[in-house]
Amino acid sequence: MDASYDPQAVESRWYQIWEDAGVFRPEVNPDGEPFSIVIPPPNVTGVLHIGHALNMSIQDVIIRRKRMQGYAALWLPGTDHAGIATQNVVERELAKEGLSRHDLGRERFVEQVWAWKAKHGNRINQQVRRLGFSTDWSRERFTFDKGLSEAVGHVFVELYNQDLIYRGERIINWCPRCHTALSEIEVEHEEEIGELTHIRYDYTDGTGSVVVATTRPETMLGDTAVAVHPDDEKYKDAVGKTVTLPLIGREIPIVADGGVELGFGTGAVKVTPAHDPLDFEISQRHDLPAIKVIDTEANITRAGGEFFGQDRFEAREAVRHELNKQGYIVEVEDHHHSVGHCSRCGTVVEPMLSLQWFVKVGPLVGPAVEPIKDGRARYIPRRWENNYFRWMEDLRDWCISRQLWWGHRIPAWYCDDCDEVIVSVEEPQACTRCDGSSLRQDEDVLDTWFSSQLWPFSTMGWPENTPDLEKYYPTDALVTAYDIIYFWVARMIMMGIHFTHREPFRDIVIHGLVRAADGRKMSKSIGNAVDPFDLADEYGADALRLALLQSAAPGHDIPLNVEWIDAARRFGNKLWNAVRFALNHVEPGSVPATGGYPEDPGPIDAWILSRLHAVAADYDALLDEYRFSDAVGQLYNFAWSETFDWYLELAKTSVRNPASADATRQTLGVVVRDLLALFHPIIPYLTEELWSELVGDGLVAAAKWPQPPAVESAGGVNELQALIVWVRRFRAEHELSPKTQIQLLVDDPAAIAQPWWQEQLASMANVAATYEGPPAVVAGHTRFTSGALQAFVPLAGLVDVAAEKPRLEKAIAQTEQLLARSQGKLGNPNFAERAPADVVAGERRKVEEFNAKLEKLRTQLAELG
RNA sequence: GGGCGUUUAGCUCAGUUGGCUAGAGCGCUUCCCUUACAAGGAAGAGGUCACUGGUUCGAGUCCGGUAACGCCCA
Repeated sequence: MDASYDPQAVESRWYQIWEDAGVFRPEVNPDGEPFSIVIPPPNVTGVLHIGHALNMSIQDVIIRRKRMQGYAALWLPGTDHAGIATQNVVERELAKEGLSRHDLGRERFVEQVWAWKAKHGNRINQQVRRLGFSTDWSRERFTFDKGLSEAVGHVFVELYNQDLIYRGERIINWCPRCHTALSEIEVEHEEEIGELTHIRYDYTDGTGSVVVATTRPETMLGDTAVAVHPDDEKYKDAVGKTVTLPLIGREIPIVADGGVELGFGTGAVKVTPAHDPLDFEISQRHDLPAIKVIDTEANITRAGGEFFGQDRFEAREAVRHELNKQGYIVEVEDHHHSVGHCSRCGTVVEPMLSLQWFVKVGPLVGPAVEPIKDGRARYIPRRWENNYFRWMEDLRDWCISRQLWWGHRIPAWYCDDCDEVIVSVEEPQACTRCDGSSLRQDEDVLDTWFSSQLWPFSTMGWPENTPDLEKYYPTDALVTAYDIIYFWVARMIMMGIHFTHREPFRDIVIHGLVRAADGRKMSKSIGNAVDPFDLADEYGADALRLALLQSAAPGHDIPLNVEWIDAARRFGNKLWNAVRFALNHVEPGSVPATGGYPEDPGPIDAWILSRLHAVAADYDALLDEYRFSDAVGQLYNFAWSETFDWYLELAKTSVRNPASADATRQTLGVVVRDLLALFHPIIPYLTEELWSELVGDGLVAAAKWPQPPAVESAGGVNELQALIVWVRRFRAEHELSPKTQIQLLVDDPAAIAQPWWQEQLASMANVAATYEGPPAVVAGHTRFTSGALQAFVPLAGLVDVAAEKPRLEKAIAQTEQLLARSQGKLGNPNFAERAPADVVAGERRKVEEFNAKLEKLRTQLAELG
């Protein structure tokens, strides 16, 4: 083995071996209980970003551990066809050649996207492999592959037949750049400073006027009414009158409607039914016409008269200019308002009346809330449940049709002869009503999330009752960032319950977003995005994974610090060298893959084994609770601060002594081996490499999860450690060279100190210890005390006696403070009465301990003279 | 406007049934190239846990309020 660890060399070789061995298939544990996770499918044309790395690292920890625990553990991978995103990517490529999708036509364009997918879709899979994620590639799925598309068709038809999908004219959000309708949650609202323009509309009868205010003056071209609140005294007489719409000259009524916000602005609002959701509702109640004045290109329609053909923003200025010229503008004021943007391309969306397909969500909500309410499924952390409930409560119907070419075509056909709508999985040959044969399929495709929402069961073969569906559905855990709870998680629950009558997963593990080091969101445009593969190349995939998991406190965002990744890499080097050390003392390949704990461990061996047992148990408990950062922290500190810093050092002496060597060698082997196994889900590559060096039997990826036995530690090690630390500190504070041997006279009436300490003290602290009781003359010594145990150091020739004084004074002051605190507690009569007995007893013990210590320290100080 | 989150060492963050002499990584100081590792070891400095009021024998931890920052929804 090399003296240092080279991540690149280690990480290039194992994935293929794992795959060839089939260890990522649940079939490696044919008799195991099933445990399953489906991956949140990344966009097929995308690249993995650091958020994916976190998301998948968490899943890999879960699944690798379950696999090692003997479960038939399935982690199902795949990708999402990502309608708009993918279409945009391919369109951009075409644009480089000066082409638009319309130049190709639908069929050739879709072929082009498939070609793109074939070429680039594999990139994601390579990236998943690069980071070592243990997905079962034999079960890989794509939201647009045959089986999943059939599931989509099936679901659409079922929902349609159940009246849960309908087609209707509603106000939708239109993206003029993507040329498609969007759902509510695909619109991002941003606060912007705009101008609120107050416009005067004169009564047609010339008796006065009403003033309305708008941030979008161009929409006035499509006004078909003015509305006021029915309780608004100011407009009591105005209701029923008409006004003449400026510029257009249309006579439109003033109506009273409860939807108008009382006391906002002037109290009168213009009503543009074709371009505002609230106005549309008002128009429905008053039977008002809807006039479209903005088209799908965001240009003014012919209904806009002289403004026809102008872009909406140009028209905004032009309309205002014209209104001003004609004297209709009363006032223009600055105004903060939120403007919707397309979440895919950032273009300002246009609310627009449009004929689209919708999912009626009302009847689906209740059943989807129940499993969370009654605990059949849970969010981790729990607080996300409230967000989920609140969001579900005021969920509006979901616009699912998209005017794109890349996606599942809506399975609806229109009969040219009789206007019948035929919704069917299979393409109908003739009209079901008039038998006409002139049928046109709906041009639109479905929202990507319509297929994603079926992912937990469609990937397993649903609606067929396949063996996989039978065995692995419902899944056990879903791991995702909080930003797609609404897009994805909520809908999977709705559809899962509706179609399979089961909640699609039990534990919904919500993690945070990875942020840039400055705490801001990572984004390409800000230029602070970090590519996980650059990090993997520089520090290793293992280091990246370890760093992410160390930081992954439940549900919290993670600012990415390169220092952490570097520290994680250094940990890798430390582990590497710990194994090198172990291999100096145990034969390569001689450590069994499981078991092999010593029958008769020595004191240091029993100590580390007892710690290993305790830490492994804690680690397991924390992982069961999905507390990754706590779990990893435990193991990391045990490995470094206890095993490497103490046990390995103590072992150096122990293996030199024939009486203890065998047990220590054996212990060393199994402790390091168990560390490798316990760390394997976190840092799979390095542990596999080291396993091959140390164990040489099979793969750690397929090894048994360690269950170190409970070993009783006879004691003595902690006291020895305290003594060593005390000596080291004494040495450091007096600036004594490590080469200066220190004499130690041990006084041990309770027989705590053991013979083997002598060698350890010599090795760990360059101490020559004798066990012959306290010195005849105590003066001129300083001493260590721990309970009845005392150790004296003669100061003569070592340090100036006076120089030891400040040390003692400092120790006295500290102890006095602690004593005062404990006495304060005990001095409170309520404390003794009300605090639990063990807490009180503990406090009494402390007081005794501090008193004893103080007494000795004071004696010492006096002895120094 | 409503909801949620955050505020702990110089920096970035842990701290889940209230018992803490408050931890980690990085940074800093001193010493050490000791035969696993200088990508290391040893020792150390550094915190009135945002502020405020309360509950409690006891609060970083629970409750109320304030402030700053962030996110989501309208």
